[in-house]
Amino acid sequence: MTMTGTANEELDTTRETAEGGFEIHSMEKRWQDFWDREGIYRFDPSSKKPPFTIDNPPRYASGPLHAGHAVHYTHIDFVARYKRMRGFNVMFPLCFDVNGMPIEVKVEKEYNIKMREYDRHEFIKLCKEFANGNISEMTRQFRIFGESMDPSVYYQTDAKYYRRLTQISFIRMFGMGRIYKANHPVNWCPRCGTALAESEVEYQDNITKLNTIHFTQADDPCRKVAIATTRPELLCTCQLVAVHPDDRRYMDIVGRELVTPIFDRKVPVVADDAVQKDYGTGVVMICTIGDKEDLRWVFKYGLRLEKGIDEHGRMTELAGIYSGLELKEARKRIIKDLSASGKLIKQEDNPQNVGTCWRCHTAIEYLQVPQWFMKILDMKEEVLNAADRVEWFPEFMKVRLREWVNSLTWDWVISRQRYFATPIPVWECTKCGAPVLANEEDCYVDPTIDSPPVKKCPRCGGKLKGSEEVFDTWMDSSITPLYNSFWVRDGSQFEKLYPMSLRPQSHDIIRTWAFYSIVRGLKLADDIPWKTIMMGGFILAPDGTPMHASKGNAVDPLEYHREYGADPIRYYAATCTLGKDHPFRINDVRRGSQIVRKLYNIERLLSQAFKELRPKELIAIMEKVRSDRSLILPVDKWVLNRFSQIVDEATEAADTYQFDKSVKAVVDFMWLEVADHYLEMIKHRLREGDMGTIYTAYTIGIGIPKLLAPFLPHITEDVYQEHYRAFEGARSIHISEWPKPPTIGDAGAKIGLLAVDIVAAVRRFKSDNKIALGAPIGPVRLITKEHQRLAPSLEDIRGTIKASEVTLERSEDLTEEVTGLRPIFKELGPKYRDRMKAIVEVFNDPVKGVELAQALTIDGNISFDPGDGLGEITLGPNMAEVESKWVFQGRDVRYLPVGDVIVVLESVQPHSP
RNA sequence: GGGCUCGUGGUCUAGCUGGUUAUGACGUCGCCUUGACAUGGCGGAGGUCCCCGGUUCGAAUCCGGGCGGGCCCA
Repeated sequence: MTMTGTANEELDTTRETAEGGFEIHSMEKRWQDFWDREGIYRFDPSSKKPPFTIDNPPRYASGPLHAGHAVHYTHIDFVARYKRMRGFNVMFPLCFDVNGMPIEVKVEKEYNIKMREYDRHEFIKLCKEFANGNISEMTRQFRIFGESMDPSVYYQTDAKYYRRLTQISFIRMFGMGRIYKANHPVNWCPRCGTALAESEVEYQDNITKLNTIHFTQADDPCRKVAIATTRPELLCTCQLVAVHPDDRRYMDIVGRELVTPIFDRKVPVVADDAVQKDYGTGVVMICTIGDKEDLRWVFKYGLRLEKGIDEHGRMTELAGIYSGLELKEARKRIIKDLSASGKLIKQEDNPQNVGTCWRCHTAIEYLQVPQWFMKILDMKEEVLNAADRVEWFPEFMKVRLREWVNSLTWDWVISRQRYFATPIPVWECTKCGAPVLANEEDCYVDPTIDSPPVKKCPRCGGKLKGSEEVFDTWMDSSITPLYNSFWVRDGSQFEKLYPMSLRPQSHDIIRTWAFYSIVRGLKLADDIPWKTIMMGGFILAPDGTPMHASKGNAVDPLEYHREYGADPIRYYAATCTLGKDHPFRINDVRRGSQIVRKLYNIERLLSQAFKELRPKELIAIMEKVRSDRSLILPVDKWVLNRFSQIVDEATEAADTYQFDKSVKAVVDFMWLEVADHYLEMIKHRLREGDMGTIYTAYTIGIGIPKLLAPFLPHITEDVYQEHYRAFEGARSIHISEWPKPPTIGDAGAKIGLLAVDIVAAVRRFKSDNKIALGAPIGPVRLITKEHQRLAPSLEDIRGTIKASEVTLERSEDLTEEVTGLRPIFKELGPKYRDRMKAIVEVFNDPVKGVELAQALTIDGNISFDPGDGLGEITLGPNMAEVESKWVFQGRDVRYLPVGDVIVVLESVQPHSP
C-alpha cells in the first residue's frame, strides 16, 4: 500500500459503524480528497496516449444544480472515466457559461434595480460577483457528486481569455464576408429593449379581441368593406388589403383601392390564395409589420417597411394623434375612437398563439432595428452534410437538426442591446456609419472603454464611437470546441485535438448550441466540431411531469445526496437511457444504495481468499493458474466464463453510451450469480489456499469493481484501495486498466453450471420444506448417465448443501419416460410456414405426440403426415424437443430432476407444513 | 397544425432486426437467521404489452388509423 499511515488510521475509524455497515459520506469524501490530492484527472497535453476530448457543456452560472444537471453531468462523467480506463488521454474541462440575460435578470431581482437605470460597468460588476458566487457552489457540487472534471483545463466564458476568442472569431467571420449590419425586421422585446434570436422566442396561447372594422372603397364611399384584425393600432402602417381569389363576396374590389379609417390612407386590394376565406370576414389588412405572416406579404409584394412602434413599445409619429402612447393604451384609444365614429362593427374573443420573450414573456414585436447578422441561410446544405459526418447517439436526434435547418428563414441575429456579455469589437463612424474592427492582437477589447485602432473614420474622417452592443451568448458558447482545441492559442495542439471526440448535450438545444457550433466549426476551422454527439434526455419530477419551481415539484439533488450519498444517485443516472425523458426515480437511488453495500460485502468475503498473501505470492499463483487451466474447478470455470461474457457485454454497451445496459449486466452478474450462487459454493473452501480458488476470487474480485468504476467511482475506489492496491500497479482504480475477459471456454463451465443448478435445486427444496440452508442433511445421490463429469464438483456440492455425503450413481433403475414433443418454432416456422398449425396439432395429440417423440429419440428424425393434404414431412432433432420425465423405482426418497441429472435425497426429514 | 419520441402487472422499467410460458426493480403476501450482507435469501399473487384495423402459420415487436404524455418548431 502506498497510502499514508494517516489515511489508514482514518480508514479504521470511519470505515465501519457499530452495526458493521459503513458510512457512505465519510467514505466518499475520503476518496474525493484523495483524487484531488493525486491529480487523477489531469489532461496531459504532452501525452503519447490517444486523446479523447469532451466538449463539456459549460454550466450556466445562474444558480445551483438541479437534479437534471446532476444526471447530465454524471452521464458525461461516465464517459470520461470509462475512456480513461480504456487508455485515453481524456480532456474533461471544468467550465462555466457566464454571459447574458438570465444573470442580468437575476441581478435586477436580487438588488431590486433596473439595468438600464444603472451604470453599465457597475451593473456588470454585480453580475460577475453574482456569477462567481454560483460558480464556487457549483464547483463544490460537481465535486461531491464525483464528477471528474479537470480544473487544469478550466474556463469560463466571460473571462478575457475566452471573450478574446469570441471577438477574434467575429473578426475572422467578418473578413469572410459572413457578417453584415442591416435594417431588418427582428424579434424585439419591448420590455427588455433588445432584439431576440428566433430561438429566444417562446409561443404562448392566449385570448385577444378580434375587431371587425369598416374600410371604404376609395372611388365609391358607399361601398364598405368589413375587415377583422387583432392589431387595430397598426392601422397607421396598413399598406395592403388581401382577399382570396375565389371569394365571390369580394370579386368587385380586387384591383381597386380602399381607404383606412382614422388615418385615411389609400391602400390597394390584391387577391392571394394564402388568405383564409373563413377566418374573420375573409379580408386581411397587411401592416408593416405585425407578425411573421405580414412579413411574408411584405417580401412578396415588395412593400416598404414602416415603423409604427418604437424600441420601447410606444407608437411612433406615424400614429399621428396616438404617437407616444404605449401600445396597449393606443389600441384602447383607437378602438374607442372607431367605436365612436361607428366604424367598429363587432368585437369577439379570439384564441391566439403569440410569440413572447423567453425571459420576461412580454409579447414580442417585429421592429426595424439596425442589427449585426451572421449569414447562415446559404449554409443549409453544408450544415446538413456536416451533420451526416457526425455520429449521433441516439441516431434519431439528427432528424431534429435537419428539420430545424430546413425551416430557417432568417440569418442569425448576433447582436444584443444588453450589458453583461462579450462586447462587439467595433467602433462606428458617427458621420457615415462605417465600422472599424479591432485588431486581433488587441483583443480582448471593450469599445465602451478602449480606444479604436485608428483615430478617425478611414472613409470620411468622422469621429468614431465604440459600439455599446454585445453578442448573443451563443456566439460565445458555439466556439467551445475551438476553445478546447486551443484554436488560435496553440497551432500544434489544435492540429491534434480538432475535431473533438464528443459533444454531450440535451436535445432542447440542438437548434442552438449544436447547430451554431457546427456553423462556426465549418467556417473557422473547416471541419465538423466533433466526431460524436450524445444526447441526454430530460429529468422530470417523480410524477413524470416537467420540474418547475412554481409547481413545487423540483428535485434538489443535495437533499438526496444528504440521505444516500453520491454513488446511489449516480446509479439512478445510469438507469436513464439516452435521448429519453426520465422521472426522478427515488427507488432507483435506494437500489443504488443497496448495490453499493452489496459490493462492499461481496468484496469483504471474496478477499479472504487472498488477503493473507504477499504480492509476490499472489503474482506467482496467478501466473501458474494462467498457464495451467486444470487447476481450476468447474464451478470456478463457470463463474470465470460468465465474467468473460459480462466484460464483453459491458464493454460493448459502454462503447455505444448505453450505460443502463452496462451497469445492469454487471450488477445482475455480481448479485444474482456471484453472490447468490458462486460465493455460497466456495465458502467452504475460501480459506484453504487452493490456487484455482485464489485465481478466480481475485479475477472477479477486481474485475467487478473495475467494470463499475465509471458509474460508482467512490465505492469501487474504496474496495480497490482496501483489497487490491497492494497487488496492483495503478494508484487509483480510475486510472487502472479496463478488464480483459479471461478465456476459459464452455466445456468446464457447463459442468460448473450443472453443479450450480443442482445446488440451487436442493436449496429451493430446503426452503420449500422450511429447512435452513445451513442445516445438515443426509446422503445425496446424483444419478446420471455420464456421471464421471461431475466428479470434480462433488465436494463443492456437498460443502454447500451440507450433505453428509454426495455420491455419483449409475442406476439402471432410472428410466426416462417420454411424455411429448415440443415444436421449436424458430426452426420449423420459416420452413413450413402455413403448415405450422397442422404440425403443432399432431405434436399436441396425446397419443401421436408421444409416438413421434419416441421415434425421434430412437431414430434422430421422424417422418409423418400432418394430415393437411400436402404430404409427409421429415423432421430432424433440431426441429423438435423431446419432453420427458424421469422415473426412479422402488425407493421412498425425494428426487429432483436437474437437466439430465436426478438428485436423490435420502433421510431428509422435511417439516410438515 | 408539423417533426421527433414514448405509452408493458399497483409504480417505474427491459425486450421491440416477429417464434410457445414477457425482463428486472420497488411495493405486496408467505416462509427461512444461511460461515460478507435481514439494506439478506427462497417462493407466491398480480399483465386485455394504450385502443382499432391490417400483414403473417405466428405480433408487445412490422404497417395504417386513432387516443394520451413529452420535447422541438409553426
